[in-house]
Amino acid sequence: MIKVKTDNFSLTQISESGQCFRLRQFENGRYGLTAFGRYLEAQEQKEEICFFCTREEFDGIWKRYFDLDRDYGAMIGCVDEKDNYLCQAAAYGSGIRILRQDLWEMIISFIISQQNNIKRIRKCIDYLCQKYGEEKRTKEGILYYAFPEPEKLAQASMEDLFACNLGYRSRYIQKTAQSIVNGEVNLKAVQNMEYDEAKAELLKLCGVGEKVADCICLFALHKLDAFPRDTHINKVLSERYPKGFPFEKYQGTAGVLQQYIFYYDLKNQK
DNA sequence: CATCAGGCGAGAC
DNA sequence: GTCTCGCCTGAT
Repeated sequence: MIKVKTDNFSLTQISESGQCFRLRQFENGRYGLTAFGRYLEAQEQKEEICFFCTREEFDGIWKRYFDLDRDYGAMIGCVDEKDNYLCQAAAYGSGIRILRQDLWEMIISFIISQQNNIKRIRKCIDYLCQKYGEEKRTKEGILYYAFPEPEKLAQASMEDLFACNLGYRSRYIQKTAQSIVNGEVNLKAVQNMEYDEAKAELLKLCGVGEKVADCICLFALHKLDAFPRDTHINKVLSERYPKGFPFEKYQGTAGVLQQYIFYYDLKNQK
């Protein structure tokens, strides 16, 4: 077990912010997470977080996954103090971090996310993992499922994908999986690209448009300049920033601010 | 019962 | 290039 003192870290907020669909809270308050074929449990305490894993696993995987070396307080501190709304949003969601998640998993997850709500997105991904992902167990015997490989989804029939309640996204998922398997888009190459180049490459995939491509760039490739524009963000931008959002002030952090705005709006809507 | 949820592709122009 | 329209499904 690893205990870490962390400022600006809230599993609750990370989970609710809807960037990761495989982090969930149990009734006892603990969190369970599946990522990169592994399973991790964690628990929030007063001023620290407990990660139930070895030091090697923490240093080798989860520290990077949760972006623990970055100073989010400093980014919040850079928000223009005259921008009342943004200050409030950043303070409200100050425990959110931009995770470094698996590229392939984010592609499929955010294709599923379109015209969909977080609850159902989770359900769809769970179905996919149970049906097409490798069944695994921790050494304590906890059962979990890895995210399905591209080959598995490329071979899936349309009928079976529809059975996962993916709806019209079934076709997008099948086509995208096939594009990866047949080499039309090379994910290893995308991993090493700059933001603009990576985004252009992702846009070749069926079911990936502007918004989904930016989500993938932000949550998998960690391009903090990516600023996904969804219905929430567009609403806020037109209401609060009619003359345009001041991107020039926030180079290298805009994506983080997007998450604060999204989360603030999501939790305080109506 | 209508409307909406972190959009997108296809077709028209 | 820009615009419109239809789309699976479950929740409210």
